Amino acid sequence: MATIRDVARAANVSIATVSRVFNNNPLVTGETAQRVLESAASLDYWPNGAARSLTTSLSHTFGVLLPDLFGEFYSEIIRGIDSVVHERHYQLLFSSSHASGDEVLGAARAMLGRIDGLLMMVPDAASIETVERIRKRITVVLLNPSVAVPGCSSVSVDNYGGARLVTDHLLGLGHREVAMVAGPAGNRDAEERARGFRRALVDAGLDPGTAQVVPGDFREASGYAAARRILARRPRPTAVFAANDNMAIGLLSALREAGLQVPGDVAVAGFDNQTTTRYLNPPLTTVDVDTFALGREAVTLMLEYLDDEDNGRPSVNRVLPASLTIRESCGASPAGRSMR
Amino acid sequence: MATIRDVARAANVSIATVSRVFNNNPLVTGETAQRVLESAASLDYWPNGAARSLTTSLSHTFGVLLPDLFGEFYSEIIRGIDSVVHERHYQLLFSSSHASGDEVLGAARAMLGRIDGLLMMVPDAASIETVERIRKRITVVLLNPSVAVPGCSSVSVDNYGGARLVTDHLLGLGHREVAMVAGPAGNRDAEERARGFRRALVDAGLDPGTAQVVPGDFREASGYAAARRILARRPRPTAVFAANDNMAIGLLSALREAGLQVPGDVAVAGFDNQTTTRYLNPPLTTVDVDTFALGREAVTLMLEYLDDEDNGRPSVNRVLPASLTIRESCGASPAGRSMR
DNA sequence: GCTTGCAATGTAAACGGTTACATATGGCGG
DNA sequence: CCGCCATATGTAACCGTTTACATTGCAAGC
Repeated sequence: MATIRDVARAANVSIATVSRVFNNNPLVTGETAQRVLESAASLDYWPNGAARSLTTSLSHTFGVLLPDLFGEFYSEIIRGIDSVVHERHYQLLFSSSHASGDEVLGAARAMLGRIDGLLMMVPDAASIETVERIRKRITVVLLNPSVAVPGCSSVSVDNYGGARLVTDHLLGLGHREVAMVAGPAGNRDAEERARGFRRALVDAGLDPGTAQVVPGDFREASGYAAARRILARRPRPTAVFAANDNMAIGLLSALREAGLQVPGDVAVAGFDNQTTTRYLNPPLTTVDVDTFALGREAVTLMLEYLDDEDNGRPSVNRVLPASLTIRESCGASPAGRSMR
Repeated sequence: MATIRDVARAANVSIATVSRVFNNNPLVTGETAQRVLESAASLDYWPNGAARSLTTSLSHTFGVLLPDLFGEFYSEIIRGIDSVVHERHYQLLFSSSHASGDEVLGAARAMLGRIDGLLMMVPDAASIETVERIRKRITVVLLNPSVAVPGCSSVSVDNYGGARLVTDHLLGLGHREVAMVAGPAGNRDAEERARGFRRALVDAGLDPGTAQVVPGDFREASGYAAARRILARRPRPTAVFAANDNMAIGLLSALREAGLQVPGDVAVAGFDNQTTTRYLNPPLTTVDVDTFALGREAVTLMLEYLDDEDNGRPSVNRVLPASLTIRESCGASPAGRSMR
């Protein structure tokens, strides 16, 4: 296929001139540019991206490393990332499902030279030194990091505040026996949500005994399973806060099967505000985390950093507020669509 | 940062030897390889992907061009693509939301030299010559193409067959006044589904008068809006087939607001089997298209093509079967989870 | 002991662009 | 009329790899 040299030959100019035309260098005469463009069009010349990246060390591409590419949550993050990436005419290089630190490192290495920056989410706290190693060679912005990495900008969600919001809501409705289905141990989101839950109870003068928090793993099945333990407890809880919507969904099925009314017998609340939750029966009260903004802000931070050529810019940690979405699963009137 | 030359100098070998070590060339002595690897490790050498791509014209990356990156449908396709891409240690270069043929062309051009093949979905029939132009320079596999492009492999879904399945199901339940909410004009999926619907009616000896098909655009709001026109019809339809689940969801809301029982007064069926549909009230009978397989098969085709070095391989068009998922929205007993 | 051949490594030319620097051309002031 | 400068274009080095081909060293065969 035609290279820049073929175009140069056809237009009777040097390759430098062709390159200038394609990079909108104002030096070239209109007439010459015209001739070059015609030759390029007739040869159907497409510049080679790898060659461009090699010389400029620019790729107009951001790498994205997420535990998964799919599911409502990641999908929304990607949508947020894409919303700004798209208007800036950047592209995205994905590599998914990396369980271990070594896999993350391998994926990042394979991206070297082909991306201008890396947006990544490392779920377990295990691989901080992995992130540090990557950061030395590639500009990194972390999404919802399990722990702060020095010199790394990040965007995260106010899990603690969100959990406080729901719990306060349940307490405000008069519930005194409130249980929680926790997320996986070692997961920072899960831990922060549990912390917010406990803190809200303490502030209300209640005792957050450990038995109030039953284990879960963020999956629907674990919410279903948690119902048994919750219903066995005496006095029986009148409200349950599931650390995410998936588990709330499982919980609702289990409660229905047990013949209990929601919210009549038990109030249920979730976390994440997945679009599905609106259609549940009853519609779920949950915490909205604006996952879209999570992705959007991450790219924005990245672009701000890169635009700042001398890169004297310190790392920034942005925390996104969580808000409460009141529907029917807790018995409150869903008059105010969203609070705080 | 360290390049291959730095490693060569440190290990006291030539750059060719370093390159050989990193490409597992069996010629190098174990001892030499050892020394090279140690130098590389101490310098924290990462090979540059752009440079590699430039010389080898290989990138271990597939480009993906979809109308959107998000939403249940695309999310599942991506999951399917990723399932095989991931195990082969490939990466994915995305560029999303390209409305016009020119935008698609631009995105593909920007990928030249950085991908080994391109998986793309072009929704409107408008840009076949765009695809042809891309195909000349990059190996392309089309997902659910609106029209066959000569020399281009593709994977598509049996929309026609799926629509026949649901329609036959409704007719089999005794319905004689069956309406359909169509998808956007010019969209081949939509047209094939409408064709299947009409054909099923004709085969059952019914007259598929044009008024039986009311317009829609695949979005929830258009399903909601369609309800008005359907309910105005006399005799009032007793069953409605929505060309996708989104519209079926809108339809259900509208029917509920109109005080009608589903399936008691009106049976409703959809198309796509989005995970949401399971949780609707009532759970939706719909056509399952195995979107996951759509993505999976597309990459598989791509890999088969590329593995075949002499590329004497003709283009292949694979059609994925659709199946019926019976739930409660049509009044049939959902005993058999899935038919055909 | 001298060729022959093979195994291990080195040399240097690609790959397809960008860009610093050199060069050619023309216009203008002195 | 000459030199100078600005403008337009060309030349060639470089980006960091891979790889065809050249080179070296050594063991085996005659």
